Amino acid sequence: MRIVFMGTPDFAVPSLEALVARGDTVAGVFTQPDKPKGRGKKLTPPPVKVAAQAHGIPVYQPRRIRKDGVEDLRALAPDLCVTAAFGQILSQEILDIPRLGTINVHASLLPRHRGSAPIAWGILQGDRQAGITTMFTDKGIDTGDMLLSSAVDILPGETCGELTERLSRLGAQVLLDTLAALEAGTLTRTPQNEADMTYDPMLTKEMGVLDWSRPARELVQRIHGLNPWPGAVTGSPEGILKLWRAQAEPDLQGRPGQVLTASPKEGLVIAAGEGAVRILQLQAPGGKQLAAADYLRGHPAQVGEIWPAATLHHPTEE
RNA sequence: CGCGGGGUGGAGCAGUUUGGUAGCUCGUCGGGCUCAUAACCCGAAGGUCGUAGGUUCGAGUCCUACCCCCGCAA
Repeated sequence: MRIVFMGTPDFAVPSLEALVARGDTVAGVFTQPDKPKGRGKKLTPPPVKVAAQAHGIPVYQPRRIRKDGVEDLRALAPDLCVTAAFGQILSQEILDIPRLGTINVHASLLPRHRGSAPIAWGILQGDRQAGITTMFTDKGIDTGDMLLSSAVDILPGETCGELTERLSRLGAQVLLDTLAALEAGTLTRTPQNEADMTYDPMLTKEMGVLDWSRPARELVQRIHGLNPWPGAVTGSPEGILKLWRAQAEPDLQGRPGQVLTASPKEGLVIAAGEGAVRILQLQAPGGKQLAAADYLRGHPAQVGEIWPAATLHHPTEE
């Protein structure tokens, strides 16, 4: 088939690679424009662009595909469009171009977790399972008819980054199955049950500010769900700490935010509203991620002190 | 040239402002105590202080260039 692929982050790369490996003609790849990233504001290409170029596939990076990508897409004359975490909304005009339609690889078990951060939200809400659903894209956001899906258990302590990596590979597999079924004529469309749908907003840094009066379980979900971005933070005598991994201690109790233990041997445990949170991995300002025991060797914390909520800086709006 | 923090024995840090023989909490090794221990006591090993150059009688500390790591920003 003659396919145009649209995707942006690492999650989308295995799906693109799968198309190439399958032998389809990937006529072109649409991805987000290079953006200034990292220190020094270096212009950085999105992962999908790097992968596409490695295969010699023409890359298109319109700021708004709906406005200035239509002609390019039409000229590519695709039989099918495949999208995976593209990051732009497709207009009906765009959707009408490919003869067979547009198939999206979405990282949730639809109709739950529509939106741009389905994996993080699954962890944030304590879901037992995550998964991949392929669907025909329609004009709404993740509202199209479902095709195939595959579920996996969310592992204890698994971070959003780790789960994303697993699901990106699963996504490629489900995509392959979907295309095979499409070609065999055995693909069936299942409308989403609107009563069961959830739409989740984008992640924000504010979501990372831990409120120690919340239950420990919820705080741990937040720490893992927001890892690696935007990260969960707390105040401390040493400044704002990013918490990367933690574990709930249901049997410990104290005043919310209170340091219950703080030694390399006993670990670092902070009391929550319900239970307590054992911090396993964290990051001090300017430092790298450390195991809690390593952190405590150089940054002694006082048992009994109360850690406040972090206060985020608000630099500039754009 | 977007802003800022940092590179010190195996780990995490202090010391840099006011240059003058390298320190803390752990870990490791040896010994001791103990029914026993990740506990406690005694002792020891281990560092070209990111790299190169400069200033100085003397540089972890001052100057210059470079490398690497991290946060903000997305």
